[in-house]
Amino acid sequence: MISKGWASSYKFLRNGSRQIVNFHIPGDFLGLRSILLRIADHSIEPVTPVAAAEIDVSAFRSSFQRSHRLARSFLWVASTDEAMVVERFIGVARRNAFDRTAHLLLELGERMKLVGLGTNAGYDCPLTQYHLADALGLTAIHVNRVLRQLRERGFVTFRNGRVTFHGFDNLASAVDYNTAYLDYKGSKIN
Amino acid sequence: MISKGWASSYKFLRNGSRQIVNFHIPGDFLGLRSILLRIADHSIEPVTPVAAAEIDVSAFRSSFQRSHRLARSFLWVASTDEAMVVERFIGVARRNAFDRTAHLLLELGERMKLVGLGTNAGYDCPLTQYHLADALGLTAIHVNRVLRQLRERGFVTFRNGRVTFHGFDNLASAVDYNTAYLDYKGSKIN
DNA sequence: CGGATAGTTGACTTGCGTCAATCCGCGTGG
DNA sequence: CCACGCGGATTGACGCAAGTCAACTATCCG
Repeated sequence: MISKGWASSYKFLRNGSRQIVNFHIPGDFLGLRSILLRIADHSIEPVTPVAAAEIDVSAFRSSFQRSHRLARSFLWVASTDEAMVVERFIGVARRNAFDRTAHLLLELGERMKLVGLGTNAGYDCPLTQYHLADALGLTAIHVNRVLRQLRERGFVTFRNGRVTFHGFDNLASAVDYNTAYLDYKGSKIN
Repeated sequence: MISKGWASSYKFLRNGSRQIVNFHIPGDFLGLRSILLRIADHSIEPVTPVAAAEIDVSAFRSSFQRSHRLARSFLWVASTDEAMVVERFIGVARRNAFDRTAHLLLELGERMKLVGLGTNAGYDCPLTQYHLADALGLTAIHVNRVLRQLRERGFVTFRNGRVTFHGFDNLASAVDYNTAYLDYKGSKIN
């Protein structure tokens, strides 16, 4: 479990390009599924130096047998991971570069808020434009153009490792961003 | 669990377009995750009339507590679902229309083989070009153009509800298709 | 001071979307 | 039995969002 710093999980294609599947911020578990199942279907790379807490796999597994409720909580976390991938998938397939970029910045903001590292005003973000490009299915050059637009249209500024929202809800409604899939309370789990 | 026919799981966007997240063929479980967790994050629609076997949720859940191994098998199935989404995600983000379409046809072929409904020669496929478009993040018109190319270049023919491969491995290597993520034996599960 | 790494900007190209016809097979109803 | 409508497939002309190529700048660091 990450306690400090950011990481990314990604996959390389034969043609040399890579696709970042998700970013991991403090509080996230790394490789939940792969640990449970002993499969590795993508690689992980730090974005910044990362401090992490190690969790003993067998203790982790056996805790599931003891507490059915705990098991479901973790299943829920794993499930959120998938929901984020689906969300990103849909974004890449059906939204233009502008909306897509905004969505990613909003989602990361949301998640940073959840762990107390951000507010509606903004958050510290160590990603480069290349990271964003690899996550969004764009080129770094185009990401740059989009970020400029986001700035000039008065929505977000991303500079010097800091994302600053000029009206979070404003942007959210402009690009039709819906946060439900990250919300534990919103789910019907009990 | 589907015993006959095809279905699709999809999501609508506010702008009216829809994205098909996955297709479900005979042998597939519908809504594994959502049943386990009682959340619904996408809708399901039949492609053809579907015959399905119903599985009692509580019996299903309690069987997990009795058999740890069974639980992991189902986790593996759920995990394969996610792997397919990731694969599709990467395809849309990083591959052109031609490769992407080929990948989908190959993946479906692979899956049909696994349940004994297809061979390397081909399989029956009830999807329309609109279905493909909604799954691939393309327009039906462009799907049509791509299918023509696939035909003219001697790779696959998709006509009258039948996909015919003119050399499965041929196409697979041409578009860099790798089947590992579907392969139970390939995983390190035990 | 040189050499990475990241960001920025402009000119040009291209893959895919959009719009608009046309065609075909099928079912339905007059 | 024919007319019609409809869903799906096909094709062409045209436009645009994003990619590519190519500089140039800024900053940090050894």
